[in-house]
Amino acid sequence: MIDFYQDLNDRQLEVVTDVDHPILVLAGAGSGKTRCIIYRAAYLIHERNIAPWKLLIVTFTNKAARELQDRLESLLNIPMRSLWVGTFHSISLRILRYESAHLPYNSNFSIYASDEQKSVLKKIYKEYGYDVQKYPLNKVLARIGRYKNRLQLPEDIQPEEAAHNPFLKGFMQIYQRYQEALLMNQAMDFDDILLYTAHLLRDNDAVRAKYQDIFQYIMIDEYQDTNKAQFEIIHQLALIHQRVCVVGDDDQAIYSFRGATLRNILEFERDYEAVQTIRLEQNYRSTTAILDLANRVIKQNKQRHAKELFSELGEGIRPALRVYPDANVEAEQIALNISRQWKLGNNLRQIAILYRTNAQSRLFENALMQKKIPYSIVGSLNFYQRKEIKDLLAYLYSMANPADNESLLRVINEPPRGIGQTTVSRLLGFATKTRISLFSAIQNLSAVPELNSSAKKRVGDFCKMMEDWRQMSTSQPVAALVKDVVELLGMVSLYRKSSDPKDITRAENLIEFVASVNEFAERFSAENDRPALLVDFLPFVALQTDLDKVSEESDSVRLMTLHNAKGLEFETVYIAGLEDELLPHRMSMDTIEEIEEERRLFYVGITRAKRELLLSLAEARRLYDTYTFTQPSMFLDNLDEVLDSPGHIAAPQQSLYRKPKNKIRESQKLFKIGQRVWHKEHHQGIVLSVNGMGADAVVTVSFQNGKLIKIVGSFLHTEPIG
DNA sequence: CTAAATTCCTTTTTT
DNA sequence: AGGAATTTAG
Repeated sequence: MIDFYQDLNDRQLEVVTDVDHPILVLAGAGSGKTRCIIYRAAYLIHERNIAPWKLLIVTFTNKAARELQDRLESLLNIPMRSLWVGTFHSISLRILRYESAHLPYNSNFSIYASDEQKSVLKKIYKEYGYDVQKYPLNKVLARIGRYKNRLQLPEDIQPEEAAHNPFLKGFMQIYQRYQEALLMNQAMDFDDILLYTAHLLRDNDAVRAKYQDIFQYIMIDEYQDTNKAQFEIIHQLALIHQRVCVVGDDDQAIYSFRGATLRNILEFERDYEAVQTIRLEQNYRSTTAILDLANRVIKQNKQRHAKELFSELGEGIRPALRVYPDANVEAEQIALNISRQWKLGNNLRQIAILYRTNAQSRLFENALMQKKIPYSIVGSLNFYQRKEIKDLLAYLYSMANPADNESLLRVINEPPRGIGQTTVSRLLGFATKTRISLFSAIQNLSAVPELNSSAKKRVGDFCKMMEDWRQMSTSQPVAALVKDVVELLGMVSLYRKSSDPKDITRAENLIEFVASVNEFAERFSAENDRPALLVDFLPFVALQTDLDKVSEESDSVRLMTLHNAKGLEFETVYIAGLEDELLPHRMSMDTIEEIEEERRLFYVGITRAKRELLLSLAEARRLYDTYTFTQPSMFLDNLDEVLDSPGHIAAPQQSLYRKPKNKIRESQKLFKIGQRVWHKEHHQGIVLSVNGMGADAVVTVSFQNGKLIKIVGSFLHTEPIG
């Protein structure tokens, strides 16, 4: 059986056995926090006779959840299907589907990811005439996300806030309309899942009591990366019994862009009563040489609790820094290095290449491919975001949720079936006017005027097809349904016929998707003793990410962003692109907070390595269409003592290349070339050139009265005067 | 209505 | 540069 004393150190043992109080575990990288969570669960079930379904364990990814469940199963040697393990999103979604009666949603609502969010916004802009320039989609969505992560719906925001801020006023309107549109579509975005769950638990006494009773023991991993909505969910659940154990490391907080706030970990002792705080500082993963570097790096951060990791695994190999003339060379050399390791018999699965941005993966893919080294990309452009997969999913969503216009619009003419723009906009116009869903509109074609008979015929055929499938989806297993859809639409064969290699990949992706549906269906029916229907499958698939997909077994080099590396470990780790403006990223260099978060990202990367760590940078790198010369990352300063071959670092700084001037991007400029502007005296004019980014920019304007004037931007107006 | 042509638009990180 | 979105031609 399990030997808790044998397998755990004293501190860990305390985490595992002190189950009746709120516990805060400050666990450094590699200190065995996952082990603590697993053993704590095992302890509760095995030693305290707590039923598995009374436990709630929140992990950061679905993959981590599955692994945790597997490890627990093999540890206790009993099936753990009734255990609530999952991400905040998956657990919340489960609750929301179940409690939909208390929401303005029905249980088969759709989930909209960023593409659909944008599409919804665009329709709103069009209908109400908002200017995309003034309200850039990404900005607006990011802002909406921020509000939601703070649990603020449009109605929760005080009108005074927006009173003197026209932008905010417009934004609030858009936000409101966006929420209305989502509701019309019976769709939630990712942030809604958390927000509605938090609201439900906070405001509905019966629901709260019910889940408080279910979740007697709560554990949360990666607590440093939780946001306010997530905090509230847990806080409501743990309010009475306070048996909550959170595990985190403030040095590894890397998700503030998602609304995560360190407040949760810093204030935990105030949020709960008689909190026991336990620190885990012994690292069981890395050699001392690697930890020296890690400690040295993170020490530069001002906003942190001082702590120092130590290890008993011996000194080990010093991390090295390599400087390459160019990003291609960097990739080639790393590939070459890996191929040597491979020939020596090293396991590729234990080698990872980490980078800041997804775009960097391409270089490594090419280099590895050339050397015939197997690799897998973890995360990256999501499998589930590919066009062919989204199309298929849109069919499925559309069947399950007739209110979901976005999904229906996506598939109504995909593959092309003669239902073009005109027809669609007429149908949509009718639906909007009569306030029914698009699907209802195509079901009542006779009521739609101005559609010619051939269009009606085509739409009618499509409608019939969808209705048949909807029928089928309620009775037939999802595996059979998906197979039928793919076959009837001829999706695979269509792509296969194409000569474009991309289409061939698409065909393969579809086949892979069908296989994954089968896999899901098998597992589901084994666990639930009935076949999986569409409604069982959709919530599952909505939250799947590529991250959850890479098979453990395949012997391949792992490529991933630093964000995706969280929680993982490898014998050998390469961290590439250690350049200013890449790490730290140019978009996150404005404030100390941002820089420190970027540094934590570097720290997370470093601490993934067990034995060997290879840092590298390129002196030049192609960015989109231009070649730029780089500077070594500021994070490399003062690391000479702990790095191998420190002398190299000076070279690029003195090389003949000067750091290029910070190029101002068009989007940051208030004035753009070709833009119409107005001036008190000279009236209307056109911008010919701009120097600078704000209202202080020096702008050359050709005025209608024939004058060509260089002028400071603050004298110009962007809209007609008077 | 479809397909080609052109513009445009992105360029951080993700559940 | 590359792909998506939109416009234009057939």
